[in-house]
Amino acid sequence: MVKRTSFERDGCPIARSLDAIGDWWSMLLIREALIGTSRFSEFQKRLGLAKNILTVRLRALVDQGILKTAPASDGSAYQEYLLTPKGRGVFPILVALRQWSEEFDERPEEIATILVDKEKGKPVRKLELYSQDGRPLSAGDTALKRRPAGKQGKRATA
Amino acid sequence: MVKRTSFERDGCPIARSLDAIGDWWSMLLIREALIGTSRFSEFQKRLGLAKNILTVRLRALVDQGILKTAPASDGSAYQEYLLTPKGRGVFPILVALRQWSEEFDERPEEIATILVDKEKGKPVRKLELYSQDGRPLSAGDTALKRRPAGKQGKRATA
DNA sequence: CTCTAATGGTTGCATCATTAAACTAGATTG
DNA sequence: CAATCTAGTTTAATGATGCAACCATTAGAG
Repeated sequence: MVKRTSFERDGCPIARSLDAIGDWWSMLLIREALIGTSRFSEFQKRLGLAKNILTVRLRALVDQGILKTAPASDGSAYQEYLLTPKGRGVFPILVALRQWSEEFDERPEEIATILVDKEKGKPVRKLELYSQDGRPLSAGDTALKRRPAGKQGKRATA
Repeated sequence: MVKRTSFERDGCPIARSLDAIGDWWSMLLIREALIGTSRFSEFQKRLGLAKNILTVRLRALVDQGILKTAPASDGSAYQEYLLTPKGRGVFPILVALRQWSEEFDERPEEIATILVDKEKGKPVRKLELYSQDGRPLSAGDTALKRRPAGKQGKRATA
């Protein structure tokens, strides 16, 4: 992570997410993990990143509770990296990234894969945002409200 | 030109999106732009990044068709940075990032803002993924299929 | 018309993250 | 018990990032 400007203490939840998984490799590691990749060498081969970086990233993801290490599973005495619920919770973010690419990429014909639902094998719908009473919302239909101040007196940026 | 390992030529749409907006500042700049920030100095004050970095990021976003510059609008002879449709298309990604933070952050009480729908002022629903016939899908209910080879050519806007 | 402040950048330099590659060391295979 | 696989650590070179200082333009005051 190149930055010294950490957003941990920022009140913006987007910044906080980016602080956790907003670097180039973490998202791809989680993507791989969702596909089923679980071993150090597998991640390294599939993503082609340097091993020292992979070490650091995996450890960071484990520290953050996004991945967990399991002692073994397929016979060998090595360990596996498995997604936690928090890690699986990244799925919608990845879907959103994918769909943005599908919709706006300049060369969509280069996109190699399609996300389908397993049961029917058909492409999934586009993610949509709804109000509590079920109206579809675009960016312009939303606003940011200050969180009702709880007991915390923590600082927060607008 | 953010990194040496570029994913431009990668077939994974997630990698392609990350290649375009996956750096720490771009997402936050788009977030600000969605809120209404449009001036160089405004971005700089609100995000607190160095001006040279801001220059590079804004130019990159303009080059990618995410932002566009407008000559003026509020009297002053300077330019504004406005979102294109491609830029506004990032909204669901930001919502997904926000909601991940809201759901899994270790100190959710530090989150300062809530995304509400303008009309009712109530929090929005969680983004959900649906199959074409309307069933909600989790990560495990989906699979990746190879894109139907070449013949397809370009996909239209739909 | 000059002085000054604000806006919108550009240029240089130091730092730190990233990379590839070499090296370690235990596990597994043969 | 030699070769190879796994999961790292260490190292040096590279270059992207961040900070500060420096230009250029515009606006306002006098």
